[in-house]
Amino acid sequence: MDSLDKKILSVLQQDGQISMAALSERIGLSLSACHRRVKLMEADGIIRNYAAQIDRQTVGLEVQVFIEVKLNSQRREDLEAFEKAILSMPEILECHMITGEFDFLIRVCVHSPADYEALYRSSLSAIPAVSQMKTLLSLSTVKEFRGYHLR
Amino acid sequence: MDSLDKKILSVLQQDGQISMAALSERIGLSLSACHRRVKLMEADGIIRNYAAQIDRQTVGLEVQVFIEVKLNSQRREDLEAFEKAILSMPEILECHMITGEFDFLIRVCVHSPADYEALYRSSLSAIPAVSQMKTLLSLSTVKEFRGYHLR
DNA sequence: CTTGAAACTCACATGAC
DNA sequence: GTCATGTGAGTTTCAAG
Repeated sequence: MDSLDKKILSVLQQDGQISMAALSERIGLSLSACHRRVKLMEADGIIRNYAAQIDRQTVGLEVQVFIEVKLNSQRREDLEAFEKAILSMPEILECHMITGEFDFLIRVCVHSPADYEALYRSSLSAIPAVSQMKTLLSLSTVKEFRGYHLR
Repeated sequence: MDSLDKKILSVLQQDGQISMAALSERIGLSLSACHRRVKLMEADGIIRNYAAQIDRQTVGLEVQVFIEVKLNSQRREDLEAFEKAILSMPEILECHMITGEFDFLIRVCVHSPADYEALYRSSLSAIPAVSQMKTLLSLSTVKEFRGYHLR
């Protein structure tokens, strides 16, 4: 992982469909050297995959919510039951175990407030391991994720 | 946006480099029809862009933190000063305005705890508009974002 | 690291149904 | 919406410097 690799990753995070020829030119490397580096980073798992990024609003996912969750206990069975439930809910886009007052932070996208209520009441609150939740409704996005900053 | 478009988007969110031929086969559509739909969704901004997704840990970004931020006021100059500062910090990957006790939720990735302390003390605390912050250190990721669920 | 070449696949545009 | 087709472009690998 030298500075050329980081340059490559920066470009690929912005444009995952750039041709090798164009990429090598932007990096200032020959086509074959550039190709070798990209394939190596793919094989090493540095580049996980390539993905289309879609516009949340245009597909109707108007409501984005962050939820802080506290469990009844840190006992293994509560943790496992919670994580299993989380993994089974497709509206839950991500979930992190965190320090602080709450145990988990999750991100959710749904079509409408009614959908959120349904998820909150029927799915999340129904998990026995959950003792408390706090809803942080996203009002607007100041900064969107556009790839990691590599220095 | 019919169910075929959603199928296409689901596949492209998983594999942004799949060939049109392979995509059309997975969707059950002819190559030209599939190609037409993809190009249309790109033009319409439904597909924003394509991006390589890189592994945070392997590039050394070991520390991921969520930060809740409260401002001194909701006055326009405080909001604008804060948002401008946020946009100028590359370690801040995303920032959402939220409801609740705090005003913003931001996500940060850095190499080390020391880097986080520097960001927290020298950059974030230095924004005059900020009155209070709460750090939620991510201990582990239960579920990673792998694209939106389209139904 | 470089250049150059060969073999192959895919994109893309087209015309026809 | 489907199928067929041809050309140009991009990928991938290899050899040699």
